[in-house]
Amino acid sequence: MKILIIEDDEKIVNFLKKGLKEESYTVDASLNGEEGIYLASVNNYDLILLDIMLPIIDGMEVCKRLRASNIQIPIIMLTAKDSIEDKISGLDIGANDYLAKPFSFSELLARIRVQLRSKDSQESKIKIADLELDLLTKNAKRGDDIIPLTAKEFSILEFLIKNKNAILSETIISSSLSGIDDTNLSNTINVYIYRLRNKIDKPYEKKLLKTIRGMGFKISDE
Amino acid sequence: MKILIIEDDEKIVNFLKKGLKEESYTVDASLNGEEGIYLASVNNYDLILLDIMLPIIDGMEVCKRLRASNIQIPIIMLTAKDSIEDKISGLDIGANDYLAKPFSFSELLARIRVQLRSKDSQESKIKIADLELDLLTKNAKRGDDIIPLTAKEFSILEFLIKNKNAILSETIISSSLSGIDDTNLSNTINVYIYRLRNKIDKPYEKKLLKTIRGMGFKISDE
DNA sequence: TATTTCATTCATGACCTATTCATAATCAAA
DNA sequence: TTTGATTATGAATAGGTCATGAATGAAATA
Repeated sequence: MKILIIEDDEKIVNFLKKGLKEESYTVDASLNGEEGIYLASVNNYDLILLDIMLPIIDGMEVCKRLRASNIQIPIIMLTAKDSIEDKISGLDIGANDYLAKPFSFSELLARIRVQLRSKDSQESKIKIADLELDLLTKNAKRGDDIIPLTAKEFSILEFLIKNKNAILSETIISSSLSGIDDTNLSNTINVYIYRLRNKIDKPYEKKLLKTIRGMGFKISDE
Repeated sequence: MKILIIEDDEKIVNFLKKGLKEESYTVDASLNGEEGIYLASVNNYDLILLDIMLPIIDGMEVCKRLRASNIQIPIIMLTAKDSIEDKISGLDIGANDYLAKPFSFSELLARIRVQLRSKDSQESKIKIADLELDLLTKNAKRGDDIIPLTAKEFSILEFLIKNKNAILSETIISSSLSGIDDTNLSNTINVYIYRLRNKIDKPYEKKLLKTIRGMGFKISDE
């Protein structure tokens, strides 16, 4: 789960970063609204923590602009003032929740979980055709057969299915796993595709995992 | 879309080349600033990825000189340091965006797309008559028939359709796909036109791909 | 008809992906 | 901590598809 913090007070940013990382969230932070909007549109965050008092573009405006550009990520507003008006106008323009400073970290966590819950539970199982992954138990099934996968095999298959029908290059796949640019020039992904095929496609009539020469791989039902 | 990488770390260059090619960008690379400036002024790139830390002439200087010689291609700076000063001075001298290493490949892709948005016909599907290309899934369809195309066939057809009704010479077509202008003396484009015709025109009543003798080819609905 | 330009065919080699394997890293159990 | 088993990784090689350019045939133009 990736969280974006938009907040100009570096102390608070560091505090939040540390705490959230300990809860194993991935955290990015931006010190101003403009960059925040940019990051939010360029990356796929699961939640935004947004301070209302920001220099240049304030939090309300950031929120408005994000919603205007059709970014529907949950937003939790943070503010020094605990005024009803602020709260209402914040929620009016599309924020999902509101938290007045000073707040306890555990309260923030609780609210974050509320916002992420729908997302989490929604996606506990993903499938393509008769191939199903249970993200909680880490089980893979095709039809009635349980298919044992290693952790990495599972991750790659999860990524493929979450992006079904899209062509995913080796580079994209490998950087989706390790995040940061490990300059992967080996054929690791190739090997995994091969192994996955042996497990999820080879014993079955319908092949799901396709190669698109020169571009990458995709999983699809057609 | 043609991208120039100016970066002295060969590992990163190779990583970027591979990843960007998979996304069907055309990629040239230069290991030093001087050559980079030369390539940028001699070829028509759509975007430059520019490392700040370069031997002899550093990235800032490269950027300055390019802007000074009135080259207005979008430039994305890459740097090891994530310092605000670098960022500001980079943007000051005319860079369009800034990315600190290590970065995730998909973030780089997203930023490239932002810079190319105006140029790139944003649309994910392009069409002429009943022939349609889906630029995301890389599928080609005429009417209800799915037409399998190789990567290069697809690129050429994409170029033709994006410039429909325009007469495109072999040289124009071939330099739209290949990087450093290799003066194409062979009849490669001819061969591709022939193959494309077999796939997209031959089985159908209405012919879309026309030859204009002495000038080139065009795709049109008339 | 001669000449130029384009269409078509084809062989070759380059490039990309699949597959196998050996080794390294990681993990679990003793 | 050691041992053994499992998994991850990268190199090597095999196999196949595609890109390329040459050669030839057909059509248009002068």
